[in-house]
Amino acid sequence: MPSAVPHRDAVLGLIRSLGRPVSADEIRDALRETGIGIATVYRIVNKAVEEGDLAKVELPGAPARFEPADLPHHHHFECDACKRVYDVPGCAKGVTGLAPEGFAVESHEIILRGTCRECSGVAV
Amino acid sequence: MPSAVPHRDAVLGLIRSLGRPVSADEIRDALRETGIGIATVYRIVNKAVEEGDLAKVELPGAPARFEPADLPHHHHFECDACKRVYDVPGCAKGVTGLAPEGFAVESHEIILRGTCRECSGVAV
DNA sequence: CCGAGAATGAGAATCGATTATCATTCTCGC
DNA sequence: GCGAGAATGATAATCGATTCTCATTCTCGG
Repeated sequence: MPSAVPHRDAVLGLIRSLGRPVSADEIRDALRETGIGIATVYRIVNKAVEEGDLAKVELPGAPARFEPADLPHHHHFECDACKRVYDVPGCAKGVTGLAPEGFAVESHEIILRGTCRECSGVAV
Repeated sequence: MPSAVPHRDAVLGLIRSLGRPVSADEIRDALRETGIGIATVYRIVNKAVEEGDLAKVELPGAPARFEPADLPHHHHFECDACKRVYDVPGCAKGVTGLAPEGFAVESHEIILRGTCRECSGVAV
């Protein structure tokens, strides 16, 4: 076990390799064999967010997810079946133009919901 | 005080008159003088949601809000300053087209954030 | 090999939102 | 005016997510 901070590397590596925002629970489960505790997962991702390495993705009614902070502008897709969240590249035109007169839009978020590719192909 | 269910009417009336999604706390505060309790507010809005009279609006990191269920398709604006949530009419084109191949989009949500009209006009 | 300081894990504690409990109050038909 | 049943409010309980605590373990320079 080389690395100076093995858990941190394992967590950030996992997040980068999955290519979608993952929750603390998902991280803990994926690294189950290392015996990592949920407190450590939170410690690592919180610090990484502070340091600008990770971005926190919050969706209604779901635990926070984490993804690399250097991704280009994108949005999210939440699967109704498996509850996983995926990145969707790009953005819709005219989004910020929707706001009524007098409202200053500083950021926006688009959340798509439905069935992901994996769940679509699987019979019940 | 006529009505058979005064609190229900007061709550639904308030929601309709404000024209924006309101949380249980906001409802209780607005109806403070009637002495309504938070439990009653939740009982009323939950039943109204079940009965199809209200829709629940959930935004990340905020308590659920409620608005009339019969509004046309629209989205929401959350003010960073006052935390109030407003309806924004209309929708952006091409939203559902963002999803990658194989993902079936069944609904979507757009959340704008920034400063609302009221907060924009007010100095710190 | 040794000790200081950082990191860890298990579980308790906390937090905000929501729901359950239960004694009291109110409504209405009679 | 009376009683059954619904509604209410205060508060305790719950829930899931997250953070805190603390004893233990690990890392490393010396």
